[in-house]
Amino acid sequence: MKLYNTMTKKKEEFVPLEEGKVKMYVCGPTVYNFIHIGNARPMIVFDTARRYLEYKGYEVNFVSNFTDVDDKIIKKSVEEGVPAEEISERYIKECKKDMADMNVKEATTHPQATQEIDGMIDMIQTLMEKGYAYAVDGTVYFRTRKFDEYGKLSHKNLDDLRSGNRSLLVSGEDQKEDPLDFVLWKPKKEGEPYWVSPWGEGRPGWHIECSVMSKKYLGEEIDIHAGGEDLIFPHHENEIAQSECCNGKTFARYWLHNGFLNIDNRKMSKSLGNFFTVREIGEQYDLQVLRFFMLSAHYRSPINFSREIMESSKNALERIVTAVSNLKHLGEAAETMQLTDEEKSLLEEMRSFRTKFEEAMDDDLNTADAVSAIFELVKFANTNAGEKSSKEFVETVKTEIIRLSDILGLLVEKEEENLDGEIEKLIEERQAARKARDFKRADEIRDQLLAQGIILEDTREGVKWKRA
RNA sequence: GGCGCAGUAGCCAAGUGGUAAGGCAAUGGUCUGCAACACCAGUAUUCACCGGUUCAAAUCCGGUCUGCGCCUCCA
Repeated sequence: MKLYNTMTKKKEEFVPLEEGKVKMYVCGPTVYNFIHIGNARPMIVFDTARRYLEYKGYEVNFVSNFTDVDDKIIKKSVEEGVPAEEISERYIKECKKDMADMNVKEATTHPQATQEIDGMIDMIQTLMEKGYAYAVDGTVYFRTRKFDEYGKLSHKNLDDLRSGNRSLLVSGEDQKEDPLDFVLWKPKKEGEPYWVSPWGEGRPGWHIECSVMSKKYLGEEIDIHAGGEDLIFPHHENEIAQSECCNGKTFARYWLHNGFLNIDNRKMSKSLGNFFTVREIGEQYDLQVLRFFMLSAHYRSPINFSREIMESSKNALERIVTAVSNLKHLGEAAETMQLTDEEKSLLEEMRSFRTKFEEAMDDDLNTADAVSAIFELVKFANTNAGEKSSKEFVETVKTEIIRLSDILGLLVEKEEENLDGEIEKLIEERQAARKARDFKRADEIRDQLLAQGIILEDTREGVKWKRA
């Protein structure tokens, strides 16, 4: 399969370091609040990448961190008058709930920055010893210009950065040797969480966390490092500098970055007041709809979020769910078991959808095309499966739809749910009324149930219901 | 100022040289007591605009316009 590598700006054939295994690191959220739908994009996109790699037979060691020491967390803890730890623990829990609701698999390891401070101190010390870092008054800086390859990921050159951005030169910290140097360790301020280090009490800079956690759980050289496109510079650039200077090895071989999620064609941000949390969206929609929406475009393109598109996504996903549900009923009602010759050849034909699906995913995770393959399969199912179909045929087609959807993390099989007796009774009464051609009463009952959020559909296999 | 991305039907969106996938919405038809589901049909002679290369371009090259992002915490 091919993946677009930000480092080379090309789609490259993916070849893991170790055959059959993938070491993958995805930068996770800073846990100072509920995650927003922008945070959800890399989670969903790279979870899908992982699922597909697993489908291809790779054993994926998937690491995604929680940044639990940060200015924003400290700010929130001051506001609420509780320890920073309480804030981060709370939102890690909430984040995990949201991830589960979006059907994002748990990482192999979810490290937390505060649990890895020793490793950070070690790495900083090594960088000091090698001359890549220096300390001034309790702050440790990375000596950016000493790393020749700095800028190779974001394709920037240091002189452009200097001349292009005057504020960088002017801004504050004149104790730095060079304006481009960035912080590895910062001294504590009164009331802030801190750890003891050779440079005094303080806490790590943001970038060092990921370098250390990636190294500890995946090794010095990994296959895939991923995150939002805004992390390319400076975060990932700095990680590369730290890790490669410390370890003397290539840090990551493939750099994957997702595009942004916009609201009304503008970047979602607090200052614009245009952001939604995953939790809020979850109150209005099944989060499967959010997942479907995110997968309906290519992961590197920006996507625009709106209510209209959520409605459209909801209806589209419903089409797949309905098809699976119809196949299920057909399977239960099927009169014959064995495949007919005609069905055998139809199943041969059906393979083409999986082929299309795989070709799409092999081409830099083209989920939009993969989804369209599922829709073509749905159409195939709706057209070819009927009352006369054998049980085996119907089951095979159903399983195929579920299987392909599952690779994308989309759950399309509705869980069995029992209605309460009251409602069952009403449905039976309505059936009796219909039989007696008392359609007025029948419609009355249908409207009554609709008011309770239950939609009835009269199909050849009997009455079906679903939640509105 | 530097770097980069995008502009495909009402909406979303795939498609990087060979004659426009898929979905939503809307329309007509079949099915249905009605509705829903489903199916069928038609729906972009055309891919922001201008010019060029080519037998052939939405796809390549040059230019123009428009929108957006990064360069500072950010998914």
